[in-house]
Amino acid sequence: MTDRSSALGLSDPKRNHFLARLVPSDYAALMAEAEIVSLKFRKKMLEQDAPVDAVYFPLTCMFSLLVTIDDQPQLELATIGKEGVIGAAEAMQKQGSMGYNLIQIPGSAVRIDAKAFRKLAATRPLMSALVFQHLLALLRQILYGAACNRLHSMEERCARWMLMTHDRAGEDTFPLTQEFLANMLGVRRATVNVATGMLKKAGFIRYVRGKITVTDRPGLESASCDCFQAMNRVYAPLTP
Amino acid sequence: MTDRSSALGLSDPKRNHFLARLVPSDYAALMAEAEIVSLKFRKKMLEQDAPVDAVYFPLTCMFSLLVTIDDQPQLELATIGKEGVIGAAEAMQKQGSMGYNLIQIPGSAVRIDAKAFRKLAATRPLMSALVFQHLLALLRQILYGAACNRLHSMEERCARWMLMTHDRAGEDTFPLTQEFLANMLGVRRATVNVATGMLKKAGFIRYVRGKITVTDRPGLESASCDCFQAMNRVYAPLTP
DNA sequence: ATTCCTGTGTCCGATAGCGTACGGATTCCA
DNA sequence: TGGAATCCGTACGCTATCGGACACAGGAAT
Repeated sequence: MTDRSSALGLSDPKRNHFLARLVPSDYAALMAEAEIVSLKFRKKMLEQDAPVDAVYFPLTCMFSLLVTIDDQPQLELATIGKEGVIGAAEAMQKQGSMGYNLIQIPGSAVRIDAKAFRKLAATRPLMSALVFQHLLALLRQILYGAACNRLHSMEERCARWMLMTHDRAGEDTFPLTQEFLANMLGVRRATVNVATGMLKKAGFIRYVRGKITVTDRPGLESASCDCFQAMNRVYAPLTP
Repeated sequence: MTDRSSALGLSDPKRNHFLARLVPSDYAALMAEAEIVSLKFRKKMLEQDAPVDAVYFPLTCMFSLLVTIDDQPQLELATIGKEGVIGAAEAMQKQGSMGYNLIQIPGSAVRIDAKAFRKLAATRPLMSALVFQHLLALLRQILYGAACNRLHSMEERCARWMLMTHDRAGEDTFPLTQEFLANMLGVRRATVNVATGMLKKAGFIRYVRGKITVTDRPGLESASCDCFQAMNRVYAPLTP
């Protein structure tokens, strides 16, 4: 797929839209205390309500934000890739994690200690305003997603999820099992199987043993609901 | 029901938890430009994405935040009463409304012009920090609610909704039709009818023609899922 | 008093998703 | 090279909810 920001090196911090929008002095101050880390597939980054010890700015990886309910993480409510940031709001307020975070697509991210980030943001109004804007965008994304989860069909939601992940993966093939997708969507694997089977039969996707390939992006978009577009639009004003 | 804050007069602005937590100088500055308004039952306050012209701090009324999807407001994702604020985040960022807002329980609120509020908050870090905290609390509330909507039974969700409204209403009887509740929960009226019928038969509630009465609060709590408690806890740190 | 409107109770067939379970295929690893 | 683990396809009966519809009752309006 074409991705304009891939003109930037894969480990250029400015790939991340939050970092790219910082003014030079704030950017320099933040990067002076940050490091680039590599995050492994399905790594649990944070339990729900656990203390947030670091803030992450994804470069090539993607986070999932899940909610733990009835004692297990059962439903994904947002995905965050290079357009966003993880843990910034909680770090600023010294709060526990809003949800259960895990790595959906492995890759790199900029990491900064939560306390260091809090100190930086406290004296830099532009930086804290940006955190605020990202929080608002996340909230909007969650609103749309929640409504979609409640009101749309399994096939539409499967397609939407794959499209969102496709965008963030930057490649047509990425890791995904039915079991996993079922957890994300809050349904059983058998239910996911039916939906993905339809998308496969329609020729929009291929998959074998935990690897899925998007073969017909426009087709997949036609199978998805409008929520996909709506959720993308949320981050448009935050694009550098 | 007992409500400690009813020791305050019904139109005392400090009934609202946001206003109650402002430092005196910020409070005075805000109130100098605000007015107390009375909001009618089921009044549409804002369409989704519409410009936010005012910020409201509920005193005795309750707002519902709905999401408009497939061209009609179909699902409630949060309720906001005297513990919160409506439109503050959007006003600060000059953004459109996150959702469709309507008055679920009629009553009074403090109203301030959005532009005036933005100016105040811009120079008062404690006030803008409070907006930030409330936004985070709202987000947490929405996370739990979204998971509940997806994963729990109709009866549990009905009970949860009634409990939340009961708390904010301050009285055991409040207006509610099945049709309306169905819209809030994103299901058909017939489905709601079954669930409320169970709660009625169990003796937890009574209702006739748009008026519902909670007759056994502990019973209703036992019929609800834990999400009710979880959602309440979110606002605990923001209680004055 | 009659009519109309709104709110409630209910019923039907249809369907999506549940819970569970089993078998087959591929990959990993000892 | 053989076993274990993982992943996918599918099948069964079951339940919740859908979509649509109709009847009835209380209140309001005329």
